[in-house]
Amino acid sequence: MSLPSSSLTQIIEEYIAQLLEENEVGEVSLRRKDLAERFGCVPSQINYVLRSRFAPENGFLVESQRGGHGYIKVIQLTFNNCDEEVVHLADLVGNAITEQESRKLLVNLQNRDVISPRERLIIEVALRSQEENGRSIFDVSPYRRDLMRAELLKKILTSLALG
Amino acid sequence: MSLPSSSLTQIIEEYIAQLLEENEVGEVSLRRKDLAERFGCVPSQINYVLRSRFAPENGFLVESQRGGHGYIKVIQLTFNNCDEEVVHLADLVGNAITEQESRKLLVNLQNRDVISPRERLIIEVALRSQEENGRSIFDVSPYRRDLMRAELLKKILTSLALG
DNA sequence: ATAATTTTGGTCAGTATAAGTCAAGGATAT
DNA sequence: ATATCCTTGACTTATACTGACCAAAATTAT
Repeated sequence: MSLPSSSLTQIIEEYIAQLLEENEVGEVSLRRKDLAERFGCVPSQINYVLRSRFAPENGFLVESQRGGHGYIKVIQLTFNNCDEEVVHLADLVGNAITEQESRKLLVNLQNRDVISPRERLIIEVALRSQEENGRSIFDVSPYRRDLMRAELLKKILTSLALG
Repeated sequence: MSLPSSSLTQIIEEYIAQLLEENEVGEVSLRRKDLAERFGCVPSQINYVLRSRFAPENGFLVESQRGGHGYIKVIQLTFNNCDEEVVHLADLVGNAITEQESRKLLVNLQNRDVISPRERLIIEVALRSQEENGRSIFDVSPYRRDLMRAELLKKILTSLALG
């Protein structure tokens, strides 16, 4: 209902997004200090924008270097074989998913060449690591572990879907 | 707004990299003084480039000799077994690793085609997810988060090596 | 032969620059 | 009201580059 609120963060986000569009390559290099000056804010505001808007979960990679000739590079990954199918699958994951179900899902995705064997391996290791930590270090209940597994899986799948 | 200018270091790096490409052997001999003259800098700048860009963790070896007819030889390591290298890199991760360090490592691995952009993205999502959970749900101390990050990263890299 | 000299490269500490982190407080939405 | 999102600034860390001084290998002089 409310009119589009334009926070600084949003404005900077749109600016960077536009730069990305203009650059054919899908990546753009920035100077944190210059950006901050342009938008009249402290430099760390830029970090906030990057962390909250150009996160890997959203299909972006950020590289940077400090010191002399420092820079921040924002890369938008685009995958040609990315389908809305993947988004659908993220829906399939739902709120909670068991280890068994997730494994079945990943096998399925690999069989349909949506993800590569290596990618599946990485995902399984990540899920399993979270499961182990939740179980033996943080004493998370089984159901809550299913919730967390769903969260992580969705993050990964949507990151691959965006582009 | 000025775009990041490329540093002297980067220019010299590219020059050496090109020499390496031209030489089929994967190695090239240089004169420190000549290089410094060519790029209008002090000789020790060359050492800086070698240390920061052609280090062993980047897959290079550097040999040199002082005195008359002295030289600097840059050798590009070629792993006949790419997996072997990934194991080596798991060692590089060490016991603890910061978010910054891990990102740098992943950029490096991708640049060297050890992992693909998609694989890097998945790994970053997984690391970030663990970080977030550790910080805001389980109240894990910063150092312990560095330990956990190293654990997860090593698990993933070694799984890729053994896969 | 040996010592002096010359020709290379190495190291380190200092300076300047630029990005990252964190926590506290303010603004906004629910 | 409260939870989430946004914004700020003090403090920390990383990188680039220079110059003064050090070390080693070859050449030349004695």
